[in-house]
Amino acid sequence: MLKLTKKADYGLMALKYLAERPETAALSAKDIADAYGIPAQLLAKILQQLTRKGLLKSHAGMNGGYALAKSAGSISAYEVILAIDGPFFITSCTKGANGCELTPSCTIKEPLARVNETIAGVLKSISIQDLAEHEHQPGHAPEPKLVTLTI
Amino acid sequence: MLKLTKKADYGLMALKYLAERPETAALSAKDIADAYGIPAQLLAKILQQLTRKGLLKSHAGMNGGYALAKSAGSISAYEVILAIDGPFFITSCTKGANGCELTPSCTIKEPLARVNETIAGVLKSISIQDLAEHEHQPGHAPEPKLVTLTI
DNA sequence: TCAGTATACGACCAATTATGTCCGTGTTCA
DNA sequence: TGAACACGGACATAATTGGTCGTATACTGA
Repeated sequence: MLKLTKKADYGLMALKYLAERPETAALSAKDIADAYGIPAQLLAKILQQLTRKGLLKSHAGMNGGYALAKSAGSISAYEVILAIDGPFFITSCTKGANGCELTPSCTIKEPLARVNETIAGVLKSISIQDLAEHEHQPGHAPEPKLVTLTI
Repeated sequence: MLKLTKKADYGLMALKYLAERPETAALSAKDIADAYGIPAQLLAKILQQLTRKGLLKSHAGMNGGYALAKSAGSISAYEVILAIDGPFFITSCTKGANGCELTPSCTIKEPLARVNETIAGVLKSISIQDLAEHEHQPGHAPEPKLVTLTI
């Protein structure tokens, strides 16, 4: 239904939380989970995934936890969603590079692939920093971004 | 995982199929389902939904079937998806107009709502006719469309 | 060195959603 | 009247998601 999974949501929230606290060396999964009231064990697994993908650094032991592996500005929402939910395609026929094994007729796929690219582009253009910086007064200059869609 | 349901896919395929055959008065669900190799009863239900939403006209009885209620150019992919899958939001916290009952902290929601609008805009800008016309030689002039995203 | 705190990871279960089928009813036309 | 169709509810099945549990491992500081 074209929506993010809760896992992806949680992941974005956690990264945003980390981005807002650059001074702290590391935050444990439990700290972040408590701050948002989400299941700690679930969040831990998500953060582990992000660590494996290189978006976070982890540190075990006391005062350990997770920290951003890169600057908040260089992590895109796209990367996060990709790391957590795997590659997404708007069309459901996505076996291999040349999908639709059964129906040779899925002629709708190609135009929608363009849409897919556009959406991916939008998500790539949003960084964790963008999310973290959003706590501003309404008058703050927004940054318009342009996305082109070619059918 | 940010993808369309098969139902939405089927719906778009069926509308495209109808749009490509403006001469025929009506096509039965079975005809269309056979053309694409998809379950006829399932497609029938989808077409019924589209009929209720006013995107199709139906005609019972022999030689009955479905036909576009409007011109292919005036039906957007957005309308179709909306009719089939209901309102979609990229964020999972979508209770009422002011979501996130449990977590007063879902600060990520608002920026993503802009993304949501952008995606909706992209889908609104694509008509069934765009899908149907796509069967062209590669040299055919594409129509670039611009979408603005403001974080 | 040892206790405490934390990540790492696989297995598992529960809940939800997506997908598809069945069956009965009503409508239209030849 | 009967065949071909739409309409719609109930149901069944499959897939995905969301969440838990248990255990192993790693690091820290006293």
